[in-house]
Amino acid sequence: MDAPLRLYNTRTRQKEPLQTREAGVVHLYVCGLTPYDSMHVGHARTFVAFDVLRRYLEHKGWQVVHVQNWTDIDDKIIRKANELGISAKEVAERFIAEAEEDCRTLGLLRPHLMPKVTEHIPDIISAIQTLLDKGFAYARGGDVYFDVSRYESAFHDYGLLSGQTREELIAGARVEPDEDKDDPMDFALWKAAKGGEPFWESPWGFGRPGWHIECSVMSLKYLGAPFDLHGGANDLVFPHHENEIAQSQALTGIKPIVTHWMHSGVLTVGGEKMSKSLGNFVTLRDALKRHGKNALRLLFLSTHYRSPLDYTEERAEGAKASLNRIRMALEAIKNRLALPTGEATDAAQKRTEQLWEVVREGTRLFYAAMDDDLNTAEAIGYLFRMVGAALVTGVTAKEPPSAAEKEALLALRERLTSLLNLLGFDLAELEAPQRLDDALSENLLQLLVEIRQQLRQRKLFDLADLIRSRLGDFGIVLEDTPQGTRWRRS
RNA sequence: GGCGCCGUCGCCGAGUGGCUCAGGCGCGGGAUUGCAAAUCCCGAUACCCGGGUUCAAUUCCCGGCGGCGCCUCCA
Repeated sequence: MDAPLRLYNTRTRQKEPLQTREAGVVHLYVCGLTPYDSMHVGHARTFVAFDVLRRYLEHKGWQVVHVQNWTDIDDKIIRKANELGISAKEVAERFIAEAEEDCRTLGLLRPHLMPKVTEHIPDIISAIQTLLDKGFAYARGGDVYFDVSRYESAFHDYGLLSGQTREELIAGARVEPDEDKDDPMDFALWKAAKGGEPFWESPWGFGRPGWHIECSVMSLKYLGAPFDLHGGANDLVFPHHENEIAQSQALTGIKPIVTHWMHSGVLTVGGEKMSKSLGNFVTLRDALKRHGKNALRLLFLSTHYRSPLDYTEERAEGAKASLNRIRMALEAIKNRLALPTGEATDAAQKRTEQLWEVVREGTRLFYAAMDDDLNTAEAIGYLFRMVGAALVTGVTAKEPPSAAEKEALLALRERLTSLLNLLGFDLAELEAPQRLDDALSENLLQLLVEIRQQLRQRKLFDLADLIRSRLGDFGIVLEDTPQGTRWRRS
């Protein structure tokens, strides 16, 4: 469909059109979570980026095969299990269930496949065996390590993704004592079980997989080789993705194993990366509760996906206010369409032309921005031009809309909603009438509004204002409009 | 120390070799309102510093300074 999407490729360090193995099909692998704690806003940012990627690809007519793994066995899970006094499996299951729910609430499209490490142990063991057989790995005690220097002499590309040579990486690496590795760059494919850890049987004894091998095994298993697009946040570039490339290429002999690498920028708080270890995280759950899925999405998409994004409550509130503007625009269109059809005056003619112009140009520019490395921030700018146009006509036009203007308004609304939908916004929620928690509350609020209306008619404004101000304390905003009083949550 | 990214209005954030450079939030003035809110109109304020290339640089190049990410588990 029309212009190709150009995406920045970490591997080549430039924007490139997507090249796929199979015409019309994108094989996409995104690194998923290690379920040892609640999802935080930083995770959400990354997954929203890939969610929009997928939506946009599908919109452009691609079929996307989207695989995202669960790293459901890992040091941190084991530590958590010991803390809570339950099994590692229970920890993983608990946080997977929680994350699945959070992702649903956020409005993320579910990946087609979400494979788990613990369900692929035999595949992993056989891959490690292949690496051993090919001489790219060595066993040491009950551990198995990947031999990076051996790999490097065969493939000459270790460090390509992170832009560093093997030597440079070693120079910056911290020394890890008491490890039996031949070389500081080597990494574990299989870890011998220590006391109290979950384990699986293998040719090297009881143990469990290292971190990187799972992604090689599961991506190759479900997507084939080479595959088109691999994503993750950019803090995974080294060592995770670098090692994954080495493993997968050593396994298959295919290079490059992944055509296109896409990395999202990390989320920061007060300029520092949001992470569990720094303790500066906000759980997705809390953020969703406070700001809602649409505001969070708008916040994320207002910054290019590769840039770092600093998360503050103020910005989240700002996003909420912006969202309200969109809501008002849709309402303004609705109200104007509800008016009786007027005559096609010169003014109406002019307004109609302007509306069409905004629809045409806005759409064109929107897609151009999206095609240029998913520039959602710019695209949203054009969206707001349409929003502005809707709000202006809703107010400045003194006369009812002509038939032609109504047609233009319908087109504007259609365009606005379809583009919002394309970016993954939940229009139903955006347009839904606001509700309180229960029917009684709604009835009581309605009663207060009616009483206040009476008070206003009798010019007892101090009492009317008291009601408004007290409701404000509860987070209810009253707005008196020519069509009557309406309320919304603050 | 190495690699990479970045430094644009009060805040956030697109973007461009020359038309004073989107958009959002916030702020000031006005319209509207019983007063507000919402909306509309008007407005102000920016391209880190120093060189260079160029007729012209915020945009390209070099050098500073500052920030962030990665080099260790991390989305």
